[in-house]
Amino acid sequence: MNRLNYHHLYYFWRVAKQGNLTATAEKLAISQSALSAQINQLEHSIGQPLFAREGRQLVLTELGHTVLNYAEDIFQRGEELQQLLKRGVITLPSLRIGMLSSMSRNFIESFIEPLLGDKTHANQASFRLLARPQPELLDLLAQHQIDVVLTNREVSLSDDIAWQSQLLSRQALSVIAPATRTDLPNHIDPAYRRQRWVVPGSASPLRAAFEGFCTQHQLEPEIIAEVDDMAMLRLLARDSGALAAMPAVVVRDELQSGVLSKRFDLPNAFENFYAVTLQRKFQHPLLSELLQSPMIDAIQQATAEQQSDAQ
Amino acid sequence: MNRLNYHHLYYFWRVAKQGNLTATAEKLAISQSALSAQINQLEHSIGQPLFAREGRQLVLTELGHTVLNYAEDIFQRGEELQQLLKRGVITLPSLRIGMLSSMSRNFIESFIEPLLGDKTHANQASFRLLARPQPELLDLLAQHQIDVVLTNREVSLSDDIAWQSQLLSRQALSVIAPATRTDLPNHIDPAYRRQRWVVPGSASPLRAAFEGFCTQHQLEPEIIAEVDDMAMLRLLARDSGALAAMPAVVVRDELQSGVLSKRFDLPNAFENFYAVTLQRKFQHPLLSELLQSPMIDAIQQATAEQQSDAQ
DNA sequence: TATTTATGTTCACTTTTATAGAACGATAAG
DNA sequence: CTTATCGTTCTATAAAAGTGAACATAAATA
Repeated sequence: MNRLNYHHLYYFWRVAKQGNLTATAEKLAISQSALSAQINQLEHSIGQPLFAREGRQLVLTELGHTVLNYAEDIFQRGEELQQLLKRGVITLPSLRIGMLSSMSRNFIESFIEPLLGDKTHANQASFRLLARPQPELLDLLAQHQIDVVLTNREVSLSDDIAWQSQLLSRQALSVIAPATRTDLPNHIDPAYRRQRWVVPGSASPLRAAFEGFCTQHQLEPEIIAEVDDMAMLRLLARDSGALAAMPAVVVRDELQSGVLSKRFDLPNAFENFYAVTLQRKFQHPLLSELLQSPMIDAIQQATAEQQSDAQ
Repeated sequence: MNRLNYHHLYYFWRVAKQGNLTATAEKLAISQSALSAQINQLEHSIGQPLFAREGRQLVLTELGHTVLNYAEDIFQRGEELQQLLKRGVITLPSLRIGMLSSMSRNFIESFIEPLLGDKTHANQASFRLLARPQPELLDLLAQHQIDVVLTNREVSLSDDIAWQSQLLSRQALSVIAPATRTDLPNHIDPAYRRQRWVVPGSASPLRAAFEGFCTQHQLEPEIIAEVDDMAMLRLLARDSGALAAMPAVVVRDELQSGVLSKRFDLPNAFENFYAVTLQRKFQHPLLSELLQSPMIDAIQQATAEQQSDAQ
């Protein structure tokens, strides 16, 4: 390798991001043959393949992933420079947040809260929110299409991608009831024996915790709905008249307004909230801010206390 | 501007760093005419000059400085990538620290202390220390030849370069005497009236503070040496038998070993220590670490207390 | 299974871009 | 006033990037 050819690296960046040569060639307004040749030259000068040719697909090798990470830093900064040269001011690209569709909207809101209030950033940056299933989110993250994934499901360690998973918060699983139900005390009681419930879907660890609780206290719940999506669960808790097992944050507003009330927490049942990012040197500045925000610290501290309380 | 040509930008980077076209052309092993043409193309595509042609000299315009900052981020990261591709591991480039020749070596040492002890970085990065006069240091900084300047002289705000100056510490100006001088008490006293002194050079604000103190208490010091360099001052304080006015940190070791002893601090006389950097988005990771290190926080906290004590 | 479509590679050829070298201009140094 | 230094400009040439058709192969579809 004589010297890194940034022209080639740029093409590699575009292709790796898109994951497809033909479409990238079209975007770049050059022929796919030219693009193919340039990328071959890059690989040749490096001496190792960046893409594995699997069928008619180009998939990044491990080295390819590494190089892509560098290319991201290099050309994102380059794009910033171009913007500056065009417009004369630097405007941050918007922070792209991916969320699991089933997550609590209130939690998301409290996470992005610093972006909402902060007048400093108001006019220079915004954010975009995507709700998707977990595998798709991780794909998007791997392709640098989003900056962070907010999820309540642990990420399984992948073989060739370095995820970075940060625990943001642990929320206790609470028993929520309509405020009108004065027959139900704030602790476990025979009154809970036969009730109608709305509960998280059976895939969720929260559901398992709920079932364990029922067995332990010999409850015979009538499950009228099991729902994956926390926003949906919230609506049902509010409108069905049934009891609900869910993290209290989901129905924060209803608790505050007095429509619903929290009776007690289930012991040793928590929902975890994670922020998953790629291990990168230069994160989006707003993201760094969010992940270090005092709110997060507070949550984590409270979480730590909760944990030690529980022990 | 169609699209930023990274090839051109790379050449610009090299030339801007070197400050000279001919020498850069030689390093790049191309003719100066070619280099000149490429840079002209870059300027043309941007639509504004990056260099002002002053005589036969190329000096960066304000825009040039801005672009250079971006180019630094881009190509430093690129060089890292090249290194990775060559050697298979990432080794951080060494942190380049510039210090004013006249500064206290002990202060410098305590500043870089985290780099010395930390086993985490021990084998992956080192640092380089340069002692130079202030103007040269700032030049080197502007040319990205060093990462940070440690100085006790305030930087005057330049017209076209964005310095970032961080106060690291304020050290009181102390009266230091040989431990053997039992005739001198730990407070201002007629005994100090006629003594032999070694003091900072007349350019220093510390010297002015010392002179003011003498006037105020009607001292008639016999100045046997005035010295700019703190390391030299230390030696004289130790070996001349005279009294010395200097920050205590300069003779930390001698105070500890009991050769010298500190008598009292001069009121409202401080030496300030600054870390001067360029306003850059991506600093050297080790530098960020140093500037945020708990030691610095401690110093600044102590400094704040000192200040409020003094008021 | 045969056929079509989508995708990447290879090759011969053309266009664009980068470079060398000589001539030129301007400026600082002696 | 002369000379050495440094950047610019110009033309010819070399190097590179790009095109388009032919080819290979794997999915998708009939």
